[in-house]
Amino acid sequence: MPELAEVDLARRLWDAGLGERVLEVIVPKPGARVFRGTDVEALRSGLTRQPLAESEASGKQMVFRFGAKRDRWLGIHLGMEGDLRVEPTRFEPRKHDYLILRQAKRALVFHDTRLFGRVLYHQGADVPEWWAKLPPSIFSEAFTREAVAAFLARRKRTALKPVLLMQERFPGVGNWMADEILWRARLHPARRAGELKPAEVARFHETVREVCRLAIEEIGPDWGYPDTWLFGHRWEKGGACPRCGADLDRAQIGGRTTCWCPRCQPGKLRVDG
DNA sequence: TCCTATGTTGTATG
DNA sequence: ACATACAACATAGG
Repeated sequence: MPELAEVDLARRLWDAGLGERVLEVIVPKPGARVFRGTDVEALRSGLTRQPLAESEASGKQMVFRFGAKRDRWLGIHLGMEGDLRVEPTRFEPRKHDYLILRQAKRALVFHDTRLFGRVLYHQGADVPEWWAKLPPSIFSEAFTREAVAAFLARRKRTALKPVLLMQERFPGVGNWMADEILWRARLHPARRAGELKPAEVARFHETVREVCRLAIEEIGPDWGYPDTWLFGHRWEKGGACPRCGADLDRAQIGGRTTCWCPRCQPGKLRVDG
């Protein structure tokens, strides 16, 4: 379920364990899909008795560094329905709990029903490749209007919606944030990336940044947002645009359910699905 | 039973 | 090599 803001919220939840040593690493199912490509035995022995030193999130990817030398890197991607939570140090694991870091005062838990998430591990002073080669953040100086314009030009025949889901340029943006961005920028999700006028490109670029910033600022502990956002109306049966009151439209665009306001976001044939 | 779900990746085709 | 489209992954809930 998680996108940029939910990922960072999950990371900060685990920060409750900063400075505390891991007494025990519990992996109920070492062969689970979330560990694909990962040496679970190295993870288990590498984190045991080591303190959690720091954490960081980048887009939808998180890293937790352990040890006095911070040389043990635990990478977590929450996939579609992954979640982090904190439990008492002794607790009964739930069905889809795949990684439990037991500390003296609490347990840090990674849970994932659909197994689309991922757990990575690296030991060494060098930055692991999966963390080093992440794309530049939407908040970084590299995220310029020119860079976005060039990206749109290269993907000129692709609809705006799937373009926004491309993590190499919009890391952290997912299905609901993409819809929120296009709704606020008043751009129809099925429009081709290459057909935007310069003013629209500028608006698109600014809105990506704005929605990412607001998402982090305004997210509640329950992953909720104000009713003035499109967010909560995407999943309603009918649903009305919180800005103009028109009935919202929905269709599969780029293989994902997309929601938009036909009055606020005109300019394209009415797609119906 | 069938459809849906806040994601990524591998594969096929142009 | 690059751009584009889509099935596949796994599970639960309506």
